[in-house]
Amino acid sequence: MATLSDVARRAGVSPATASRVINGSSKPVTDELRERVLAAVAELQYVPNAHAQLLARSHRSAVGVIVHDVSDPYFAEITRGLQRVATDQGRLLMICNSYRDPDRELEYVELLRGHQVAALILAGSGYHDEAFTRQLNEKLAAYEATGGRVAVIGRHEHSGDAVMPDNRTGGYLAGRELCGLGHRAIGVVAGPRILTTTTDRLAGLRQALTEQGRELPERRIRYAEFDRDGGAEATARLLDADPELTAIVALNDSMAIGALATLRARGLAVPQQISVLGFDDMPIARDVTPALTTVRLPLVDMGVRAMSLVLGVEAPTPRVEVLPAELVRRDTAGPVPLSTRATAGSAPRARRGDSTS
Amino acid sequence: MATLSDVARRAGVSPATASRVINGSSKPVTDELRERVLAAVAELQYVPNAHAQLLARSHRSAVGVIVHDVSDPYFAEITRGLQRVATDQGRLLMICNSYRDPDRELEYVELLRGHQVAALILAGSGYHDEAFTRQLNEKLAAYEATGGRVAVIGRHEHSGDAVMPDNRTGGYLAGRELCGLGHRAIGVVAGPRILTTTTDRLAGLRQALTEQGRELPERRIRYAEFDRDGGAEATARLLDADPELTAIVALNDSMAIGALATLRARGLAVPQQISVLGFDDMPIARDVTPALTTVRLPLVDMGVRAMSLVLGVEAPTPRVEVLPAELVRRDTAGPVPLSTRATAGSAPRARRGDSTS
DNA sequence: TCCCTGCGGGAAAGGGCTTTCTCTGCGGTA
DNA sequence: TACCGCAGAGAAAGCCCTTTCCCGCAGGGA
Repeated sequence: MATLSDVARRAGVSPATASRVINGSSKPVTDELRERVLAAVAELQYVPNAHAQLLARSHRSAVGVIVHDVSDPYFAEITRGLQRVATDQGRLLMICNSYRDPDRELEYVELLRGHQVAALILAGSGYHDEAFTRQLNEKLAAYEATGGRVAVIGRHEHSGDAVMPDNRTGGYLAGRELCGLGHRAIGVVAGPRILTTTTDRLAGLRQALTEQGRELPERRIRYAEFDRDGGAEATARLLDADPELTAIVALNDSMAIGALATLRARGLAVPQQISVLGFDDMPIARDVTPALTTVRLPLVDMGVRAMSLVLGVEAPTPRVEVLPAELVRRDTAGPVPLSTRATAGSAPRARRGDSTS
Repeated sequence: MATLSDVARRAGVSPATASRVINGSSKPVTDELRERVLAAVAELQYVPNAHAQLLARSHRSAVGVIVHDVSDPYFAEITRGLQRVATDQGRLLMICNSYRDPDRELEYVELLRGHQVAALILAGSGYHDEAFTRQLNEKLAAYEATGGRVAVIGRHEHSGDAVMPDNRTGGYLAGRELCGLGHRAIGVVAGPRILTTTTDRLAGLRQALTEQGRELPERRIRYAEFDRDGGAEATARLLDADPELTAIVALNDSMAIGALATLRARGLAVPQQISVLGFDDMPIARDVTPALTTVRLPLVDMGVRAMSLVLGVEAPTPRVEVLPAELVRRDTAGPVPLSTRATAGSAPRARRGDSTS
């Protein structure tokens, strides 16, 4: 690879001058020398060594991002938001997939720190795991101590800047909707129980049911991977254990799609025989048939805000932005089937007021 | 940020020794010194500066990847394959999204070269744009001249190693299937015409129709963005111009999903009134309703092979691996409707032999 | 006893770039 | 004419590591 001194030699100037021309430094350089340098660059196909540059320059410009999996639409949307702001400010993003492995998350924090990123964004649910949380916070604190900026998306544990989707209210909205439609036998297809996102959404859901004098026993919850296959499998287990279910809440849309697949395979009509609710409102939700009723989270906006937080001025106290969840009614949730109502021995409640927001 | 000399000073050793301990060098170091260094590392929360390391070390280990968009399932799958091999070999991947912007692709080649990647993989359709192709090849040649390895996925233009999905045969299979089902009025929802993927798939499709004595006039093709909304919109235009269509071939699955949305909105039953064929077989294809009949491409395998090519031994002559397309019959393609057959005034042909492969 | 060998450790030379500092030569002022 | 100031270029000092080279020392063989 050609180096800067190759260019300088070829142009008959010093490396200092060559550098100034190439970087458009503020120091003036004669047009003639400038021409010569530019010509040499072109001839040698010179590209500056980014590592040498980063080493020599003082200021750090890239931003590190740790997500569970960019190809998961949930994170793809968040990342879109992150990118938008980063690109506007001419920042490069380094994105790492942890695949929900806490150890890998820890490693990536180190890795990104080693790469001298100016800021770090952790997106995706935290874990109910004290040892891990402590370790992570130590690492983040060490990073912040050296001037690094940190923001998290959807994690309670970190004490600094955060963007929080209102998962609990989202769960609540889902529960209220289903109650309003008269459902009593509600099953839940949940993500891994170690994730705070799972427990938050579950808590909101449970609260809504409790308020309506219903309950959510553990036997009506199945935990599985937060993806399509996890949803399909959990739904199957749920149905096997409790064929009387009239509604299923999936704790994210991928799982909901898996749930729909299982229901279709078993010949259960949605929403006539059984209702399904998703969570997140990822783009595909409107394109499945029937279109998915779900709880929308402003995913892109979450990314935008987190990046703005981290690239903006530092605040004296941590800022926490809570973004609202919103119920999106489509076609997978309907009133509880008549036959079941009879069986259940109670009339369905009247539909409660609009639960949008 | 703590540096290696900070660690060395604290441990009372030379930077050389500290480096050896930290990197597990082959040179032996007394246990006592090792302990001291490790302790200092922990106390200072030391993380080596990756840029300094890359500068000091000679060998390059990261691999650069340029795709259109990782969050597009097509590329997500390919990337999964790339990652699998890279991770096995302890390589880091730098993934860049060009969003189908040729200039951005050119920039990213420079960027990745500047980051000293050991190899470069370009995935995604090439462009019918000679000026761009020449520029790109020049840049790649310059990179290869300095020892960089290059492989492309799905691009004809590059003269080196390549993994090529058999788009043309895929198009052919789609056409043959539809002919076999008796369709004559076939519309095409195509991606941007500047993409070679579009024209390749179209060419195969056209060949199949021609062989069956049918044709594919330009008026039955609509070009749009290669995504869901593009597919929805192109389908609408197609239907407006030609309401007699009995089948639609979408040139990728995202577009097919958009097509299904438009058809649903217009109350056209799939496949009873109109058939739909997709392309790629991305994971969601089996989860839409009706499940999408499509042409499968071995996406993950494409990634695996490209990465293997680029990390394996250099071949004296360019290697081109062509990966077969395969028809996957699901529920969106059916026989041409009876009423239309009558209108068309000709009996449907007998279904031709199995076209799988 | 002397020399050679080998081991553990440090000094120092890069690696490619940026940037400060220094130097030269010119135009302008007193 | 002498001096000052400044523009434009180069020299050189880092930035933070890795790794080669070298040195001192202890142990073993002759």
